[in-house]
Amino acid sequence: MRLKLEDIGRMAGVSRSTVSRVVNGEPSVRPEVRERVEAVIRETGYTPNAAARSLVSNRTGVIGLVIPSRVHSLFEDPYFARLIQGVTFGSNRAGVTLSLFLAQNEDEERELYPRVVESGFIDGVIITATRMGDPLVERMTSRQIPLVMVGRPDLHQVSYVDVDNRDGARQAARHLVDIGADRIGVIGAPTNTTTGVDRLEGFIAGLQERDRTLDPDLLVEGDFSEPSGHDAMQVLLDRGVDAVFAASDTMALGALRAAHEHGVTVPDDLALMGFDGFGATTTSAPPLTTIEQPVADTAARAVELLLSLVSGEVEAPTSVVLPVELIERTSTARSPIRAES
Amino acid sequence: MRLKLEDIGRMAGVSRSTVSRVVNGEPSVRPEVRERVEAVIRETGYTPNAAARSLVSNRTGVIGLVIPSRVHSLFEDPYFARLIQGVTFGSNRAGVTLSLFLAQNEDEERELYPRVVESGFIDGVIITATRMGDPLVERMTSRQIPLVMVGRPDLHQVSYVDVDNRDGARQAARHLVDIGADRIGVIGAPTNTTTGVDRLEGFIAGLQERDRTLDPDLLVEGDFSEPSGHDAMQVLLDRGVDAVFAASDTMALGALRAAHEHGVTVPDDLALMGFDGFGATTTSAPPLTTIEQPVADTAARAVELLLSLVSGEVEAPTSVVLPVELIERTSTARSPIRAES
DNA sequence: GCCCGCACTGGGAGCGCTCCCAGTGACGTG
DNA sequence: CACGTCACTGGGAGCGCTCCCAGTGCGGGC
Repeated sequence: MRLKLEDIGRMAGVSRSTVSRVVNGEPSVRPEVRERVEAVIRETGYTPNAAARSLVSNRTGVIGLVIPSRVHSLFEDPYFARLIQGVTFGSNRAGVTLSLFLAQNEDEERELYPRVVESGFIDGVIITATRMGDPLVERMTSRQIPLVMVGRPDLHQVSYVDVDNRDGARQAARHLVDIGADRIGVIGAPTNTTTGVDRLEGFIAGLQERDRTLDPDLLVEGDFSEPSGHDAMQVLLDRGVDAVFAASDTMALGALRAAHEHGVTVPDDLALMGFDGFGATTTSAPPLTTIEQPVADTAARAVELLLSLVSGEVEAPTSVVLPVELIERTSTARSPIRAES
Repeated sequence: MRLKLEDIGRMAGVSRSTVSRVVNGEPSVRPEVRERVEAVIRETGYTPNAAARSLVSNRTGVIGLVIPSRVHSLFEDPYFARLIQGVTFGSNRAGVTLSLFLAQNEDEERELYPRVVESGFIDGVIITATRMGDPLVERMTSRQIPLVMVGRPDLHQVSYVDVDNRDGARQAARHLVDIGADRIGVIGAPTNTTTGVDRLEGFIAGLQERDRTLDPDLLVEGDFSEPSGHDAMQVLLDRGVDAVFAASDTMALGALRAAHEHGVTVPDDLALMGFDGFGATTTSAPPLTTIEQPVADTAARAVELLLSLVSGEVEAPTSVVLPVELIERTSTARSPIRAES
């Protein structure tokens, strides 16, 4: 049978209330009493009943991570694995439990999330990878539940943690110009995501800083997947490019594969770079230049922010934007133009 | 303010109890009353308080997925992403919530899991990727909580779902012999996992069925990671092989990379195959022959089994073993030996 | 020596639900 | 017509905890 506060109290010769105080670390317990109670707890391996606790405290110590249905085909993108891992570690550090919500389709999404969110099972949610105008965000914000988005929201006044996608893409553009690239192609991320928009706008801004513009014919939109990068690259190779910025590493790897298939050598014939900073870009042939974003840190900050929203320390909306870093590798080591000059 | 049963009852002109019966779908409610109550619930968007419910029912509707600390460096292996996805979908279908437990190290593991498991927050757990003799399994089984392992356990009498690793590796061995391979190398999975043991034993059994044996010099153990496959392949190429079985696709991709670096052409100079059936093996150059395992199905079955353990329909230990399938692709299309003959 | 205040402790109330038992009224049977 | 039966409904009890208020005992100040 499971022990309860009352039992521990009886065994330690104190009352329920005193045991509760010890368990919750309240100071108003005489040291010797505290010690006696703690000894009993240790011996018996007592753990408070979470349901009873949260019934009265209205806190569950559980946070939810919601990833919308459209992402599932993209789940092989290492980004999500890393994000989930980061959120988990952040939760562990804070002593809260993580629940994961993925839906297979819109219907399941519509039914699943509100039910869980309203049942009071969760203290707050982190939402990621929504598309712009996603009704999910609307539904979530209409509840009183604290919420943090990973990635900049488009319309809603919600708290979020994001990386500086604009700045990263700006750096990328300047880098490609600086190594001597002339016809610069872009494999964009979906423009129905703020990430896609920010990376594209940043890239254009970076080109402008070097008095260049983006040729609309050399912009092809991908969907973050490897095959979409591959297909986009085929288009760009047909149109003629000497440098390509892929808005994600996964797409960059697809682009690299297409280049190989076409007998195009990177970086000699073509400079190529990605965005994200995943491990696979270090072992590709050649290793890819990329913009490294701090995924684990992003996740950790999202958890922290959410918990301070839950506890009321911070008011929504609050946002955090983390810096990214250009990592130069072989794939942009020699520019074709510079090689000529 | 959140509504409670009492409020709904008042609004519908019935008692708390009747509303409870409606919510729980009990038959003993007059249809017209039921309808009235359901109408009020729909209008108000009432959802029962999960904490109160589980306080009395001793069920939370939450299951845990535990992945031990040693896996984290391997988290980029698509296997875990797919498993998590599968478990999530299985949970959705069953109407339960999934909580995820990953620890960063042994200490965190020791502290995290028992606390959560004992708090009564969870109806049951799925554990995966334990190593043999893992104390985690011991700790988990010592609790009363229902438990299902993904992957065959080594010592404990616990329920599990696994794929037929032995049979898959047997098929692999026979395939490589049948295409005419002579010096067959193996990049093994860690032999402190039952998966590693089963795939190795199965491979040896397959060779024996073709009157072959495994040359101990041609067996190199990897750790499931891409770099470990790469390094193992370098060793095998030095020792001379004309076919290699890698016990995971990720390692096979690393092996392929090493082959490229050494100017070894697959499949002309060397037949290469993996195990898992991940997407990346279809886009590699060349696409890899592999043993496809049903990860999503494994996960779904694990959830099902766990829930029937929780409800008491099934007694532990119960096990499920799912079949795997050999998928032939270009990487073993022409054997070097057969090409000669 | 008395009283007040302080530090600590105990127990009642109640969180929102489920379970169970005791109604209540309609209907059928002897 | 009395009574038993059945279908349905209402409310008390209690799940294990936290919160709060009312003690209790001790020390210090007057």
